[in-house]
Amino acid sequence: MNMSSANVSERAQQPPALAISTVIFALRPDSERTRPTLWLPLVRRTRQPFRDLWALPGGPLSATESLQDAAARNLQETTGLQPSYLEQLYAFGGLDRSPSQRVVSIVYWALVKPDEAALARETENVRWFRADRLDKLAFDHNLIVDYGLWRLRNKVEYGSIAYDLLGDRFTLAQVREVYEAVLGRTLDPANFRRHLRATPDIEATDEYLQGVRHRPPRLYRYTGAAAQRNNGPLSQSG
Amino acid sequence: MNMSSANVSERAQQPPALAISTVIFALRPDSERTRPTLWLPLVRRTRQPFRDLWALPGGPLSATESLQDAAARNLQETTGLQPSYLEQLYAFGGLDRSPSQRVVSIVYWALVKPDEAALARETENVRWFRADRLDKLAFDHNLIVDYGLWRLRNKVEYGSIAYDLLGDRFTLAQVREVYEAVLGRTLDPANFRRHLRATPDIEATDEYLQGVRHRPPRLYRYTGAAAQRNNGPLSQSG
DNA sequence: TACCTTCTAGTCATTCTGACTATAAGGCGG
DNA sequence: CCGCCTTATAGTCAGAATGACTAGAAGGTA
Repeated sequence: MNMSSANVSERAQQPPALAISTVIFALRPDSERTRPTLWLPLVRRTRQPFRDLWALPGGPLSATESLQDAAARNLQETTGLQPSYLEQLYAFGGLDRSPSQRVVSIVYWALVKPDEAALARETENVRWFRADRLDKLAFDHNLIVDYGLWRLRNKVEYGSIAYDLLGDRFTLAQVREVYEAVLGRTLDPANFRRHLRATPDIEATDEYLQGVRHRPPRLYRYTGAAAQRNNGPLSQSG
Repeated sequence: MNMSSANVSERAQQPPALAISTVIFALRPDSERTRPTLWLPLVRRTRQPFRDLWALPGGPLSATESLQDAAARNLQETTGLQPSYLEQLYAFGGLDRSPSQRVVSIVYWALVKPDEAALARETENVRWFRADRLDKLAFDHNLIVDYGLWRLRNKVEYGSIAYDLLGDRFTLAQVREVYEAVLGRTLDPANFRRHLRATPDIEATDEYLQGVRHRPPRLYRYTGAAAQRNNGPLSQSG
């Protein structure tokens, strides 16, 4: 159904369309920098409006899926990713988000671990971008990504969300790199270590990371229950 | 359009309906207690489903309003209230929220000051209830209110939101009562006072509250810019 | 072997926090 | 008017948390 020729009065008659989109963050090595940085996958639009601009993965809400299921499926179909964290971000419903029909987008945000992110398929129309260096995206998607970054920063300061961006064994310096990439500033290694050692759910293993050109760091494991984290009002009605 | 007789297969054909609801919190004196407690207005359903049960104020999304405008208008129409704080809470879109048609509700939450709350019209079908003592509500509205309370607790611990539940002059003890009502526990008066005195944007006036049966407390004023608070991704697309 | 890196433990001063004591300043009952 | 009640308000003190910093450990590399 092509609505792109609807004029203003027709538009006021139509009910708003419902769509689901996702902002997907992953930590990736950056060729320009020695530290990993935050990246997200975008899809190139092949139709008007905003043809050839990059946009968040998304699609319509199918009638038989919950909002979260729709987000997970859509994300899987377009990028092949299975996130370790998925939570509702915000519902965007401004009048002029789309030039043709009015669209209300319920946006989710996801975190994927490095091994998953490495497997993600990249095609002509799906590509990864650095989250802090985006050009003009389709619709209001720049605003949405910025809000996702803000939420990520807020959540990382609190809780255990950093471990959804890491593999199952990691050094304390890698955790610090997650914080530094997300918060955009450096942290004192000694103080950060003291802080992590004081928190529960981070267990030292007896393994060490090999192949580094300095003293090998100990590997740790996150033992907190991922299911117990707050994902909004649970799955009952989300 | 009456969809209540739609069967399962018909239902899968229809696009989900979009609705806007609001959870409205205000501080009210409680006849059973010496301290004020949190209340919210509910409306009685006059139609199926859930006829005669109480529900959050809400309605369909009109085609020419932003989500936030729709929430504000709806809230004004049903309760007569003009909130000092209004923010998106969550989008609820589970499959079985409504027994007839599938409904996706974008829910806002609001805070109103005591003088506003006192003016609110109460009718046969609009009544205030204590937020922590609700019976079974229509749809999944108990879940929504609980999530609203959770968000309120989180926000009050941080920021300046408590002053949206107070008048423009207040004693430090009144601020403490807001925190105690929201958090559900008592706080040490002296320590709480020290904390407030250390925060900016709370200015002592040279007035004192009269007519109390003990030493008259000094009145304070909140000088923080309400507009600068975080209300989600601003008004551009919300 | 000398030197580089990062890892890791620890010190020290400052700030923050919770529990607590004490005085101030009103109203109220006698 | 006086003693007693309540809450307001200031201050103390010990322990926890935080930020800046020092120093040795343990690998690789020239």
